[in-house]
This record gives sequence, C-alpha cells and structure tokens, in this order.
Amino acid sequence: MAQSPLIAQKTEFQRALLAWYRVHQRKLPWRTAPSLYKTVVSELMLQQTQVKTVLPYLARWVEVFPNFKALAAASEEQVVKNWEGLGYYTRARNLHKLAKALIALPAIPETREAWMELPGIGPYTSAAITSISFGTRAAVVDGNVVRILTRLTADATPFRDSASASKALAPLADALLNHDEPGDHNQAMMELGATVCHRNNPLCTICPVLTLCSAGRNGDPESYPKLAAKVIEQRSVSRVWCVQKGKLLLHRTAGDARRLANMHELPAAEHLGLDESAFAGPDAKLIAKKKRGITRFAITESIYELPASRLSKDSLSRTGLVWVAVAEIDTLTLSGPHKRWVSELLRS
DNA sequence: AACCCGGGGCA
DNA sequence: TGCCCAGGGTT
Repeated sequence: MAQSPLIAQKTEFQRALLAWYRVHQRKLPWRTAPSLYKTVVSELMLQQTQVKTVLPYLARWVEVFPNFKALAAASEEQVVKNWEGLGYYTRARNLHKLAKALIALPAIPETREAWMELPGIGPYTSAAITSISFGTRAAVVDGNVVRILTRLTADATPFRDSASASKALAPLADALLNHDEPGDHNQAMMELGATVCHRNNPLCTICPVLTLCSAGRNGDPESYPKLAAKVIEQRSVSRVWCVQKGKLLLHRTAGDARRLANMHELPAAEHLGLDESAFAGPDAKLIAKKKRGITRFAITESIYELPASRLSKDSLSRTGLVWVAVAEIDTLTLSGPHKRWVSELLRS
C-alpha cells in the first residue's frame, strides 16, 4: 500500500475532497448546530440506517431528550418508545446506557479508545464521534468509505462481508486522513459516498477526485467493492390474532431477551404453546400473510384469527402475554412491522 | 471469524 | 425482490 499512487497524491486528494465538501455538503442537523450530544445520537441512529430515515427521529429525540442528562434520567420504556420504528432496538438501550455512563464520569472522554469502551460504540462510531467532536486523528470506515476506497484503487479483493472489507481498508483510510481536519475529512468521505459515489450510477463527471480514481477513469466504478452475495434464509412464523371484549392479545418479550426486549408483537404459536394443528381447525382463519426481512432472514408471518375460547387457560397463563385495550395499543412499543400490521388489521 | 440483531428504503 | 445503509455485540 505504501507504493500506492493514491498515497503519493495524498495531499492533492485531501484538498480536492475538502474543497468540494465545503461547497457541496448537505445541511444536516448535526452540522448546522453541532453538539456532542447530537453527534452521538445521530451516529447511533445512523448505524445501518439511512440519513433520510433518521432525520424525523432525531428531530423528535432532541425535543424529548435535549441532552445526556435528560436522556439518562428517562425511563427505558420512554427511550425505546421514541425509537419505535427505527429497528435494531439494542441501539436505543445502548444509547440510554451510554448517557448514564457518560454523566457518571468525571469528564467527557476525548480519545477513541475511551469511547470504544462505552456501550454501542465500536470502531466506526468511536472514530466518527471523536474526530468530529474533538479533532481526534481517527479515520472512519463505513460503507461509503469502503466503496470510495475500493474504487479509488480499483481494489478487486473479494470481501466476505462489509465487516471484513472495513477492517482490510482501515490502513488505507488512516493513511489518507487529513490530520489538520479529521472530522471534516471523515464527513467529506461519507458525504461523497452518499451524494456522488453512489452504489449504482455514480456521478463521476462531477466527482472532485475523478482524476485520482482508478475505477472512475477505467469506467467501471460500479464493479467495486466486490462483496460476496448474502445468503438469505427463508423462515415462517404463525401468529395469533385474538380479540376479546375490545382487547387484543399481545406478547411482551422479556426485558433481558436478546431480541426485541420489552417490546410487543402479536403472539407467536410458541408463545401460546400451540403447534401447527391449532391453525388447521375450522375456527382458525388466516387473515393475513406478511413478510419482513432482517439481516439474513426473510420471514413470512401467517396471522390466524382465533376465538379466545379456542385458547386454553394454560396457554393464556404463559409469561409475556398481555390483553391490551385497542385504544391503548399506541402507548405500548411494538416492532415496526407489527405496529403497521396491527393498525392495518384493526382498520379492516 | 462467524453469527446474530428479527429494519427499512429504494430501484 | 434484492441489495444496501454513517455497525455493534456475542460466541
């Protein structure tokens, strides 16, 4: 890598990138009126989530929880409720824990290593927060940077996944980092990836570093990075729709569960101790068939309407089951898909 | 290193 | 429908 022509033109690259960023950066809330708090909240929200999706959540979040102290003082229920619909809810719990940890410290840490110790903060987020807020010389490597770096150098290495690509490209990202403006350099890299160096149809004609880009000059930028195709596994789940006396039966996942802790969904067959035969009878009616995807799973959820009389006392006494008045459902936290499906089924 | 997290948007 | 997105945690 030391012999990379790109490294030899490092200064030219940095200047062109930063000059472009000064002019063309989008006005985003964490840039317009920056603060450590907004930077941290936005970075956690932006993990695996696009800018456009984050914007309304961030705006509401800083209204409800204006600073670390307010966030630390909030209940976990309130914190997760305000994350409802963003997905990957562990991020919300981690942000809550982080706020509590931070206000308990004698001083706000300013090193990447110290931030790495905090919940929800890994290699990317620690570099982003410390470079932007404290000028720490740490290069970020996210999906945008992977795309830019592999195109700049026409790096045809086949990567198993984006995590291994990030790790492999970290040295190059570090070597290119502008030590005078690490925060802006990092943001400029990501901004270039988000607005010019698109995955498909990259706008090479307006790219500030086209002359330094191997793939761009070769005319095949779209062929980078070379990532292995993800293997998707099909799964299916049966859910129960049961309304009695104006109340809907829901399942609340345990607070220490690995997935969807303290969140509500329509009860799955297993939550009621039912097997597939329970849905074969004449009083079970398939009322919806829905699909959801997460990471490597494509899940089909079949929702069966079942009369309450069909459920045994033993089934209904299982832990996590709750009867919720239809009017009260909005006060609970549901997973994004179930929030939509329940509201859809209640209307019909 | 591999797997999990059970989201959401977009072409 | 397939693929990507300002990833991190666990084993």
